Amino acid sequence: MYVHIDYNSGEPISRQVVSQIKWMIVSGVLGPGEKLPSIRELAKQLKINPTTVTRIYGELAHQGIIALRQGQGAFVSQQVPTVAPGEVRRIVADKAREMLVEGMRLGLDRAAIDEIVDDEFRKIRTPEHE
Amino acid sequence: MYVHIDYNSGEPISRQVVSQIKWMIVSGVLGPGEKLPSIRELAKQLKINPTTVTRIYGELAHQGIIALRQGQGAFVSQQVPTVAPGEVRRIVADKAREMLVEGMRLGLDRAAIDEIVDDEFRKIRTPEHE
DNA sequence: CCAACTGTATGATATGTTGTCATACAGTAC
DNA sequence: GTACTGTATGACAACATATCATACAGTTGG
Repeated sequence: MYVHIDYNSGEPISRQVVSQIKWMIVSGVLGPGEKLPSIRELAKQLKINPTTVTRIYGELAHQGIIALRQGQGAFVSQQVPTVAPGEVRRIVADKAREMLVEGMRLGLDRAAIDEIVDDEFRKIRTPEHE
Repeated sequence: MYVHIDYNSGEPISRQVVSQIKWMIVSGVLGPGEKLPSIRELAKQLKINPTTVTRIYGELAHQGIIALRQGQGAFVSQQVPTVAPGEVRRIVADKAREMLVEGMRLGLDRAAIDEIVDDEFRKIRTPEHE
């Protein structure tokens, strides 16, 4: 499992790692039930503190994305976390609005934005992973 | 100009207000050259501190979205801020990826996500504003 | 001119997030 | 039982967020 940290982006390390692990799961790089690196191992690999990885895994577990088993490790969850449909819509709509507003204020039209969305979708769904 | 603050969302006040003002400009609720409430006035209206509004307006001005004129007030910029095309794409792609990953991990398929994007786009482009 | 509005600047304070560091406890597997 | 797992705690530093008070400086209209 390869995670890249950009120390110049201003985005907190923990958020970057959470995002990338989510991406890897959605895109199939990490399959259901698959074992993640242990907290100490990932910490060593990324050269960050184990406490930080603990918070990262805790956040992912809290969202039902991974399961933590003491003595065994961290594993990708088998099922899609159950969230109320209205809640799902609200969450995604918020992110869609953010994207649209930002794109439009920077001069893009709907077609240009759609094209970017398409590109990103293709990156998720293209199994050039592994 | 109506701005709503949700104190329970966990999102910082300043970010909420920045987002909403950007939305209003993109959707045409606020037109180019239009005057925004003064710092003190908006602070009183939202019941937040003038220093916070100063930071909000400063951020919007920094992004070229509004112009601040001492003694006169804050005004919506006339032109689209100039940002390198590659930069624009990167910014929007990041937000698109965030949205797609979040939607897919919550069980939505591409069509369902597209529909939500469509909805949000319609809300921006429907002039039921004012 | 001057009063009343505008944005600008500074310093103090409080709270929460982010990340590090060290240490200890507890469950699992070979 | 040893070596791996996750869990828990407390201390610490740095930064972001938001408030509060005060003062300075430019613009406008009577």
